[in-house]
Amino acid sequence: MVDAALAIVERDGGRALTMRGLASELGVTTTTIYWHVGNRDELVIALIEALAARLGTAEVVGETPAERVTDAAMNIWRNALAHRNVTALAGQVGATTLLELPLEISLLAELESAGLRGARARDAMRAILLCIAGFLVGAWRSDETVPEDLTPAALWAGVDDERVSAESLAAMGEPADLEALLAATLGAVVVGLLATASTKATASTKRESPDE
Amino acid sequence: MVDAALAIVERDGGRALTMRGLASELGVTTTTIYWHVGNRDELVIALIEALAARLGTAEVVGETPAERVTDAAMNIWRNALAHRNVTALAGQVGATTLLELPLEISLLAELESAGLRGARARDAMRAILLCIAGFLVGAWRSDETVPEDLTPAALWAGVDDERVSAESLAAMGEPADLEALLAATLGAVVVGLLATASTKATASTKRESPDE
DNA sequence: TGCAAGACTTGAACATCGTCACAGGCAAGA
DNA sequence: TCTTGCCTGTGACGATGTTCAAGTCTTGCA
Repeated sequence: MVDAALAIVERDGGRALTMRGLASELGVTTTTIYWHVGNRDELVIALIEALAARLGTAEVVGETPAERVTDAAMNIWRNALAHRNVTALAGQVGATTLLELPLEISLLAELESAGLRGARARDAMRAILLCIAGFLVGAWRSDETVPEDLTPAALWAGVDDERVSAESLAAMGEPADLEALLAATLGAVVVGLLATASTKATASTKRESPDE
Repeated sequence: MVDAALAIVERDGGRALTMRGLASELGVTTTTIYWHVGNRDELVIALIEALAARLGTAEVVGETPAERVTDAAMNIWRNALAHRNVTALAGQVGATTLLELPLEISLLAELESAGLRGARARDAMRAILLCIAGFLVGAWRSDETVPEDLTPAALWAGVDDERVSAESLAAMGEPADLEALLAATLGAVVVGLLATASTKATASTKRESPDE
């Protein structure tokens, strides 16, 4: 039953997961679903747990610590893209950690290998994960209900501002390769975070208590 | 009428914007709304446009180009936080650019002042905006319907893995200062992007065509 | 002033969604 | 045979977006 729900979500998206639809696909009525798995929210949670259980952790490659951290992060990105519908659904209910906890653990392990620990490792985790979340939003934005003439490309085409060059405005047309852009961005973030670990003096270290 | 809808969204969130609710708040029936502004989607778009129209562009401060770029980016962040409900609603329908186009233009202008132009300025814009989007997701995640024992903190508390230290696991409890973390992250990203502009040899420059 | 055309509003409905109370069926044990 | 526990079906409630046919009101023209 949870498998059927998972199949529906992976095929048609989380919005297509309706109790009546799932029931008719299983040849039963909605009450049966409520008897077995309860709420729709609980069904979604069970569905995410089912996918998480069957998902193995990917191997991290790379030579330098920075490379390995970046690769562990890109594993999360690739996994989210591979199961985009479930990931989007998990994001809507705030259960992304539930879905990709093993991958996040791998990332944390690589961060520790790179020399980050405690609060700094946590901050690095959060920064990397949030960057990935943002790029996922960008990757999914393409199939949203954009009202044709309000798409970013159309808006940028109508801009006439003396502060920006026409060359750059024209470039805002078609989306770039998000995967490569994310890799480059994460590389910069990781370098910055690791530098913070050694120099130990940036804007974000204000929260260090003296007993550390 | 659009103003009333905007007030509802800013007060109670985008999900509270229902046609019947807006109608009863105005003392009319739903059909009247349909006659005036049409669809619910069109109403949302009109609402976003109304807010965008009354929103002025903020001033960018900073001495070095990197500082000014980061500050222009943080302006977008601060604006999104100040109107979180409308921004979240705009994000759901894919109209964030419509809401914050002036601020994005300012960011693009600062990027050009920093030496980026054309496709590279566009990639830098996208990277920065997507990072901000991710941090916004993180900032809004707190008020989602998390099922108590499936919150990230609870999940991390149950992790027992030899690859990570207990110190780091314990640190995954309470969220860090997202504003400071974003500032640090953007700083690293901007440094990386500007370095890309000078050295001109990274992973993301593969897409340069010879006629540029 | 009378009247028609348009602007606006309304009531009632349709379809869909999550959810649940209630009544049935069906097999196993007493 | 009857009771008990598990499972299923019927039908409803309330909420949502949306639309249709009809009503009311204003406005301009003869």
